[in-house]
Amino acid sequence: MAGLREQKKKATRAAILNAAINLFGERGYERTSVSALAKAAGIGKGTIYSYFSSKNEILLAFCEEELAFINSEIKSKLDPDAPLAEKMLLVFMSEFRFVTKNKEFGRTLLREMTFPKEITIDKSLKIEERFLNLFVSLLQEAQEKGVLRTDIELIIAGGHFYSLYLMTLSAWYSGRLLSEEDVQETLKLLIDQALTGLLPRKIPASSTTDQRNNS
Amino acid sequence: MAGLREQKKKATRAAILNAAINLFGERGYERTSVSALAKAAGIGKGTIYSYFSSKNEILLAFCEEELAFINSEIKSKLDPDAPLAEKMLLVFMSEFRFVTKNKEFGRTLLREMTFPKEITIDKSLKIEERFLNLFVSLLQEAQEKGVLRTDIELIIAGGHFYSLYLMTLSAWYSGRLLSEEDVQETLKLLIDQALTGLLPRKIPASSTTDQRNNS
DNA sequence: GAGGAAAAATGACTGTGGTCAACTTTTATT
DNA sequence: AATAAAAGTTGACCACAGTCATTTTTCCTC
Repeated sequence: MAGLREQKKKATRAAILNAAINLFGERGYERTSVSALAKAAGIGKGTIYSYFSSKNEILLAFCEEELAFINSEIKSKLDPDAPLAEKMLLVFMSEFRFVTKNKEFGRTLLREMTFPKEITIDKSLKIEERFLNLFVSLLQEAQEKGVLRTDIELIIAGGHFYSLYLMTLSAWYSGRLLSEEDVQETLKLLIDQALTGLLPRKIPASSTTDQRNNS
Repeated sequence: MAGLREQKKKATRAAILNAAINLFGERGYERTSVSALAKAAGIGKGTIYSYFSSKNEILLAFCEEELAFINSEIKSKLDPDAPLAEKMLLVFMSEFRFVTKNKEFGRTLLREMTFPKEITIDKSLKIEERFLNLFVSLLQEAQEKGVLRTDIELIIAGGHFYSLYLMTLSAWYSGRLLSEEDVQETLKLLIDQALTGLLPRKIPASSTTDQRNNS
C-alpha cells in the first residue's frame, strides 16, 4: 500500500488532537503538560513538536475543528429575514459562549488569535479568516438588500464588527462585564452605534461652534 | 527615622523596575529571565515575587509609568480645534508607535491588557482606565461642541473607538497590515465608519426589499 | 541595648515548554 | 533481499517562571 508513512502521520496527528480534547477538557489547558499529552497519545514528547510548533498551536488546531462545526451550526440557525443587527448579535453571542465555555482555554485562544506570535501566525490567520467570512457574508447580503452602505469595503466593515466583538470579550475578561446578559446588552449598543454612527443625528440649523468635518 | 522599612521597599521596587527598563530594552522581554532581573537589581530572585505577582506584572508596572508620560505628552500635542476624527487618529497612532516600538514587548503587554489573567487584572484595569479616559475626555469635548451624539453613554462610545484601535493592532500583529501607513489608513477608514455609521446614507425613496430596522 | 516578634529576603527546588543528537522505521534502488 | 538514504521518533537535557522553608533584617517593648 502506497503511503504507509502518510497514513501513520495522520493517525499520530489525530491521536495528539484526541488526547488534547480529552486532557484539555478534563484538566484545562495550562494544567495539561506536553509530556502528559504525549503519554496519552502513546508517543514520545519530542514527536509532538514535529506535528505542532508549540503547545499553543495544538490549541489552535483543536479550535479550528471546533469552530468549523460551530460556524456552520450558527449559519443554519440564522433567520435570513432577520435584521442585520439581530443576526450579528446571534453570531457574536454564539461565538462568545463557545470561547468562554472554559475561561482559561478561551483566554489562551484569544491571546494567540488576536496577537499571534510568528510561530502560530498561519494557523491564527486561518481561523480568523473563517470567522471574518461569517461577518463578511452577512454584510454582503445586507448590502444586496440595501440595508448597508455600499461605498465601503466589506473587509473593513467586517473588521469593524469583529473589533466590537473582541472589545466585548476583553471587557468580559477584565471583569467590566460580568454576566452573559451584560455582554449581550453591550454588544447590542455597540452594534447599533456602528450602524447608525456617532455623529449627531440631525445637523443643527444654527451653530455657534466651529464645526469641521472631514470630507 | 521612622519607616526605614518602607524606604527600603521603595528603593527595592525602584531597583527592580530600573533593572527591567534596562534589560527589557537591551535583550527584550522574553529573553530576560527573572533571575537576571534579580541579579541586576542586586537582590534574590524570590524577592521579586514579593513585589510583583508575576513577570508579566513587572511589564505592566513598567508600562504604567511610561504610558502616564506618553499620555500627557499626547494630550499636549492635541490641537483642541481639530476635528474629532483627526484627534482620535493622532491618539491612536501615538499609542500604536509606543506599543509596537518593540514588537514582542508590545505583544505581551497587549495580551495581558486585553485578556488579563486573574493575577494581573488589577494592574491591567488601571492602565486601561487611563487609556480609556483619554478617549472619553475627547468624546466629552466633542459632545459639548455638538459634533457627537449626546444620546449615548460616553463609556460605550469610548469603548467603540478603543475597539477599533485594538482591532488595528491585531491586524498589524497578524500581518494583515504591514506598514505604519497601512495602519493609519485603516484607522482612518474605521474612525470615519464609526462616526458616519454603516447604514445607507440616504433612505431610498422606493424600496422593493423588506427593510426592517431596530428602533 | 537585650530579647523577641514581625516583616522581608533568599536560593535550592519543582514542574514546565521546547531542543536535539542519537536511534528506529520506511522507502527507493539495485 | 541487501543496502543506503530519507523520514520519523525519542527521551535526556536545558533554561525558565514561580514556590517555599529557612535565614536575615527591622521594629517594638522593657
